Amino acid sequence: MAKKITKRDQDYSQWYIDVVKEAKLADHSPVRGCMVVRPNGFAIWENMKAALDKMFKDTGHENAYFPLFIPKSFLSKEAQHVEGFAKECAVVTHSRLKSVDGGVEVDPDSKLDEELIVRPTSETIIWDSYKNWIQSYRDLPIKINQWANVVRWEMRTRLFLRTMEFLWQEGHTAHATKEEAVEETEQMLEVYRTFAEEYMAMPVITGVKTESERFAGAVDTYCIESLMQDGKALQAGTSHFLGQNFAKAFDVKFQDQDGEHKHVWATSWGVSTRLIGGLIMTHSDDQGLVIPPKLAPNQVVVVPIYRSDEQRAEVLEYAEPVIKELEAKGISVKLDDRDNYKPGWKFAEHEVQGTPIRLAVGPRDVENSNLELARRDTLEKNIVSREGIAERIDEMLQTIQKDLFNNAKKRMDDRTRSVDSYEEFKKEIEKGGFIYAHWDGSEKTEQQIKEETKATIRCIPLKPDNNSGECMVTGKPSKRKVLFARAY
RNA sequence: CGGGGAGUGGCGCAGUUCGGUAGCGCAUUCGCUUUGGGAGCGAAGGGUCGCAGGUUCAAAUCCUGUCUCCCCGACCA
Repeated sequence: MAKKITKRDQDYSQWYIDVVKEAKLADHSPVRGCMVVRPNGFAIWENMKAALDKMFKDTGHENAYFPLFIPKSFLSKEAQHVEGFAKECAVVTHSRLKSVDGGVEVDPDSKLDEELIVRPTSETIIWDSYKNWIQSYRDLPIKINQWANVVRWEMRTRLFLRTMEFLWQEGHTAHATKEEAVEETEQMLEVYRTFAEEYMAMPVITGVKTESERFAGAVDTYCIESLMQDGKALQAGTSHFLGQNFAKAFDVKFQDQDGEHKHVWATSWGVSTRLIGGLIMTHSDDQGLVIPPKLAPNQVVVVPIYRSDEQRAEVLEYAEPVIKELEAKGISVKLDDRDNYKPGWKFAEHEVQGTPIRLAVGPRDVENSNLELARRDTLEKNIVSREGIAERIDEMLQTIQKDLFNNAKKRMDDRTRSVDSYEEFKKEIEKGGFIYAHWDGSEKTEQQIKEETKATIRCIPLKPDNNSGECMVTGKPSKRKVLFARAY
């Protein structure tokens, strides 16, 4: 059973790679730092997309699409923004190849007048359009989202968690007032929190980033932070209040009701295929992938068991109305009637791929009006009655979804502590998990803590857990405790 | 980008020390028997050994360069 997967307590990194490989989520590509997302992985992404897209539409957003290439000059318009991304941009310099004895090489005559940057994010190209779309307060707000790929030239990559090219969505909004933009930023953070908790069954802490962790060009970066099984934190989504930085850089003004010309207020927010990495590291076990029912490509798999052709026909005939009943309840079911694999082999495969529920149907079940029902998350297996099977499974899917969240929540809570001294902090951070501690608010102290303990401030929580005190390092006054962890 | 490890049929590996013309397991194809936790037997197909140079009568093996992947570090979603 799942013998190819490294145990988590042996080597967590290797376990993660093994799960991605064995569950057929993604492959390494021949291109450094890039991945091939396989159908099993992409199906999860499609389910994530569908749920998020609906939440975006329900909050008044529209989808659009902007170019992959950004003129180099655009990127230099917002100083902080450039600085943040300059070191990780792919640059297109030429427009064609020419054949050279059997191979090809870059045609030096095709050098571009202005180089193009492969988007690391789209603020600049989008704001260039917004400039043309906005004249009056009546044109606001603009609330657009795009589903796209972006490229960031990373030194070190890991499947899903950090790849050079990744898929994401990026929302970009423009507003007449600061209040409205802040409200939008907070609303989208709340959308992300809801999605993480209700669909991914992944509990998160919401908060605001410190200056050093903030998005380049933002006034405030809000985030959702989650805790993986190995005690490391993962930033799972960000929502930025951009103030008037981009409006000023691109000179985007509108005439307000009072006749005045004013710069517009902006937000941007995004989540990426990194969420799949978070999903894996939140729920999966030594047997392989565990997927919460709401995101599972197939919620139920039906494995028929038989010896002869007659038995096969009999078993499939018995299974068919069961599948119909499940589908009628909106449950996604896959019938695994492949004849070239034995049931045991199929059990193992669906287990490693994380299908939430397995139904096995054999001659004994047909005879007794039963089914064998197995839960992926707990690995429990029971013989249950054919009667009321759809209701039972519907309930079980909801139970699994809830249990996965509760277990993850309990794990996070158990590994979240609060400390008062730096000595205690240094000791506790070694054990992993989230740690609340007082911090004086200075970048210097933050940097010192990072150098000495490898821990970073994940966020200043929106819900502080206690009152003012003294910075654990400098003893200077601190208004509230902030959240530390070692992070991915 | 620094340190360590690895690239050999689709996958996992042996062979490299000491050069001699490539092998094992799984998978695949065909046949028969099987099917309630990764089936058995028999037969068959499949590799210019990451890539490019070099040394040699002869290179998976030695030398040089280069690309990619994994782990650890610095940087980042």
